[in-house]
Amino acid sequence: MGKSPNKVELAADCFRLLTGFLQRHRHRFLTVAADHGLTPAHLGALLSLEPGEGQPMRALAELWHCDASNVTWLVDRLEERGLVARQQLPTDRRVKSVALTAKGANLRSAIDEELTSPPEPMLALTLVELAQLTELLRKLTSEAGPSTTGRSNTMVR
Amino acid sequence: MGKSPNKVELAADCFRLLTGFLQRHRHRFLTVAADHGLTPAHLGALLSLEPGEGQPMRALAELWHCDASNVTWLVDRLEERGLVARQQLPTDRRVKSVALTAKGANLRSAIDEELTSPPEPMLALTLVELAQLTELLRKLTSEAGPSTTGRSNTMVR
DNA sequence: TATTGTTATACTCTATAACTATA
DNA sequence: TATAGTTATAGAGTATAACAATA
Repeated sequence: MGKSPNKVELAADCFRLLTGFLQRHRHRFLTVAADHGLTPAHLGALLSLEPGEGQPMRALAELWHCDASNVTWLVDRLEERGLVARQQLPTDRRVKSVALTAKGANLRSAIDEELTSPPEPMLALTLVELAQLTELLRKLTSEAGPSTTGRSNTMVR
Repeated sequence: MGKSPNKVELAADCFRLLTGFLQRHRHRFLTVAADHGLTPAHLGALLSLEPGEGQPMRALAELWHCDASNVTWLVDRLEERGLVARQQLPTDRRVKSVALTAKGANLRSAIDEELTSPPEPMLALTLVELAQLTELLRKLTSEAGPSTTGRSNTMVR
């Protein structure tokens, strides 16, 4: 038991690998955004919207960690392209609810699929290795849920 | 062997976990940058400089994937804070070599440590799990090298 | 009076183009 | 003539502040 690497060191190493991996795959997000004529922020916004649910602008500002005025701009442009729609709330006529249109939902799911298609080296792993890795990552993210449920979106902004 | 999940699905799932995890840790980079009064680009620049080596501005433009005029701005501000220094090359008086100062190298390594200190859930894994995860990620990143060598920096921009 | 969303405006970061000095 | 770096300027994206409508 001379100089076995301590846990913190090992974890740091591991974490470096993890961030390095992301680094190399981050351009996917930017490329895909550009391909669809969206800024990174607009794509992030699109991906963050769950189909079917409307959200007040105010809530979106919080969700997107940006200013309300910026939400106006973001939503404006998505609405121009028919991807989302504003709707005034009957209960409180100040607030506007923003929801995906059918077109928006389609584009969203198409892009999501595009973004989650796993990179080459990942497919080079064996099934057992993949299962192992998945299990470990699940522990890492303390995501208790079952297989395909954890719908953490792919936004990488 | 009824409906065993196919590899692509499993990999997609795994990839989602990966990006999700990193998503959640990306703010570290931004927070740390802000804490030190640096823009993300400035921090990325700082971290990308190896202590001791000077680099021509031109090379930095390529390294940082940005325009030469932007390099001027980036370096200007780092130099104002005494983190890097320009030095004219004797052999070709057009080119200026940019290198970390002692102060810059110190800050760089301090921040690097700050950024690579692994997040809580990672430390919650057992040593065996950590080793497993590291091994799998290494395969994923096809990094053949030994243990602590792969000095892929922590920049997450 | 407080709150939601918008508009007007300014600031930050990046790029393009014109320029200076070396080669 | 070509190249390294800088300066002047414009653009994209974001925020701050003042505003209108509703509560």
